[in-house]
Amino acid sequence: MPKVVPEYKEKAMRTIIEAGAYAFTEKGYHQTKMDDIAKKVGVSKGAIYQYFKSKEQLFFEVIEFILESQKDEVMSIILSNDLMRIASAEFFETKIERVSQTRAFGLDLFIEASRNDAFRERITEIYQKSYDELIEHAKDLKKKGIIKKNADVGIIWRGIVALRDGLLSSVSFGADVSDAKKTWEEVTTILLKEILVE
Amino acid sequence: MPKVVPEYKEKAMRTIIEAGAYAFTEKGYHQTKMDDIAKKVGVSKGAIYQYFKSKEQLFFEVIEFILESQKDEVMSIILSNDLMRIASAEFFETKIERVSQTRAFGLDLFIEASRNDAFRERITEIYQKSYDELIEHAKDLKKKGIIKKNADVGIIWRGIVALRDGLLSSVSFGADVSDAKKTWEEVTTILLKEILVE
Amino acid sequence: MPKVVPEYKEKAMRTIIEAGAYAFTEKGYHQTKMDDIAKKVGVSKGAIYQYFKSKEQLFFEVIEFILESQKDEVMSIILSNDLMRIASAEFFETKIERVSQTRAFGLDLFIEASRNDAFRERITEIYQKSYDELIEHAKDLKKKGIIKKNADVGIIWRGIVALRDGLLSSVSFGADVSDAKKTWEEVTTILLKEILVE
Amino acid sequence: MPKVVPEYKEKAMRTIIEAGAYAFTEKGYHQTKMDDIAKKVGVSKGAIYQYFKSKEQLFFEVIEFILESQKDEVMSIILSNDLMRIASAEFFETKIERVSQTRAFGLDLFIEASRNDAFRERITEIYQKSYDELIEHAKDLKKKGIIKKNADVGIIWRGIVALRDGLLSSVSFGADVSDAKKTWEEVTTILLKEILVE
DNA sequence: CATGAATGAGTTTTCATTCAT
DNA sequence: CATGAATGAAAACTCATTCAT
Repeated sequence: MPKVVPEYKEKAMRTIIEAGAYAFTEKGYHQTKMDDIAKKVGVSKGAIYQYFKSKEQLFFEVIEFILESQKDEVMSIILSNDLMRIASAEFFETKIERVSQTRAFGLDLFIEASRNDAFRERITEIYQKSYDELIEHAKDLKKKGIIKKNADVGIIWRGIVALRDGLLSSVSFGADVSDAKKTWEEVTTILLKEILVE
Repeated sequence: MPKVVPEYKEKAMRTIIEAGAYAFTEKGYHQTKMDDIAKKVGVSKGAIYQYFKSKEQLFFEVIEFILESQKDEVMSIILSNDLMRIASAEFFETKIERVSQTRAFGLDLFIEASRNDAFRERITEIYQKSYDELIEHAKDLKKKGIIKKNADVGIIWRGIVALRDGLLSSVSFGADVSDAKKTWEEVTTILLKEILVE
Repeated sequence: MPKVVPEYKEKAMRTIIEAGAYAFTEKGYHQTKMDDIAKKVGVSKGAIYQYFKSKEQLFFEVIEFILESQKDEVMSIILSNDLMRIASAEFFETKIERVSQTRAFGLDLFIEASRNDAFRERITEIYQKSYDELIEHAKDLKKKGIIKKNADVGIIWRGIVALRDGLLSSVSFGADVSDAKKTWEEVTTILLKEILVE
Repeated sequence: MPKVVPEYKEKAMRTIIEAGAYAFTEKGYHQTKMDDIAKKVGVSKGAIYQYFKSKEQLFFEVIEFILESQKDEVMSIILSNDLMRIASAEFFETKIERVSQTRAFGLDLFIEASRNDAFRERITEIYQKSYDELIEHAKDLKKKGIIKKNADVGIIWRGIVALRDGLLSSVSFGADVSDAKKTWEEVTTILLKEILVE
């Protein structure tokens, strides 16, 4: 493809962001050198500066990219009518896998990002949006008789999300994976039973 | 105190470690400059190097210090006979407070540390020890009829710990504190009911 | 030359090593600052680190470079069929010149290097190789009737080398150059007569 | 001994100089830290500054001390009537021993010192004085018929001194000690024969 | 006087960013 | 546009020297 067409630029940015996501996730912001990213993309450092003003800007684009991916994932859980599927080892496994590969599953990226006010807001916003969609969807499930009419779905949802984050972080600190999985299965089962009919 | 007495050295180290704990927790490892710590202690950079060989060594001593503090705290929960007290907003508040002060409650420190094998082991060891003491203590509570005979205390414990970590991290990413507190109260209540008699 | 061609890198390294050789030889390892070398090359400190990992590594490359140069020089003496030429003021002068320029003719560099085991071995190895080639060459000269059949060439060679080093160091400590030259002429003449026929 | 008496001060200085001589000789000027010397003497760093204005001043006093010792040694050789004793392995051995212990037998100290003009002069002066005394003494030996009337004693002397320095430095760079000894024996014998009657 | 904790100037080293080729 | 050599500002670390105790 001729390099001058505008599509090229977008493709190039995407490539760099993905390489950046990988590098940042693996090593954290400060451990990752511009050279690392450049090498991963297969271009020179200078080329990156053609597309991104600075390391920091690239970092924020990477965060945005990761948030965007996670958002979709979170949504798919919410909108699944088979809530109990959440309480399965398989479900947790897809997350665990990422953790095992990346050590810190990007948690430190979020910590890094959380020092930036704009990003705190962005993260909060995404969580809030998920939450709102959940609540909306829950109304439907209540009507359908799947969820108890008086169940506080929001609380349970927050609990499950926190449980996920806590367990994943424990794994990245060296906890036994099968312990984490079992905990996930059991605890989510308890929590979901609390809101599901029957 | 005269500086020549041997106790002085230990006191000085402790002072530096505490200042380091504060600085590292607030800004993370890389953002924290030796000068920051020195200024916080009120000495010159050089003075710190009299007590710690390098920034990294100081960092590890800080981690050790934090782990040690947390260990005691975790134990006090375990050994409390009034388990339901855990499921209180007040209990969670003591943790939250630290989070609000320190932004990321040291989670990123642990991520940093988790890239060091020795530390991963140390963290795992501390968790394991807490876990073992809990199980031991649970036998007692089962005998006394406080906990159900067939309850899987370990799983519930792991769930609560993960919940705590997940909620605290959500707060540090900007989640609403009162939401977190409420989630803590409700979810721990559900989980503890699962194992408590009555 | 365009900087992107691969030869450039090698040329740059060579330039730095030569500047380093000059600076280290003149001032010794510790007195020489990276800035001195950078200034001599006409670049910034940072540039040097693109080619050499550390000051120490550069130092070792410099030593290697000097050893390599000296090796060639030593060989040329050995392989000259006119051994008596060694016993000339002119021959010694070429060495003296270097000394006058460089104060300590790199002797302190070798002392510095001699604290490193790898380098002690390297130096010994080079000397040994020269020695071996000499002995081999001497066999030829004996056959040709230039050197006495029963002469202990090795001893005389070692004596001459030691004399050279001792005289050069005396000059660098302030001894009179013409005294050193005369000593060289007379003493090498005595020693060479010992092994030459006639 | 009460510390206030003036003899104490002198004794203390001497103790420090000797420890300094040992430390400097072993590690060179820059590798030797004031702390090393203080520890060797068994006092605090501060105490050294009571007696010596600076590290550099102490260094120069150490050099002076070493020069003074060597001067005596050199003299004893000159004034010995049995010149052939010089050409013995035993004679060389006393020097070798010091080298083996100290790696660089202070040569680097002299190089360090040689960057200081006052010291260059001091060293030259000591050598000159030895030289003069030798020449004077040689007149006597010529009269006694021990040395050839027309022998250039000065040249031979300079040759022997250079040989000594060169051989010792070769040993400190890793040369075989017995090779050096043999070279010493043979070469000095050749040179002394040149001036001795018979 | 002796001590050794503290100082701070001086060095090495790192790395995001720039810019000549 | 791409390259990667060079920059230079920023940090970590060292150690002779000082000075309060």
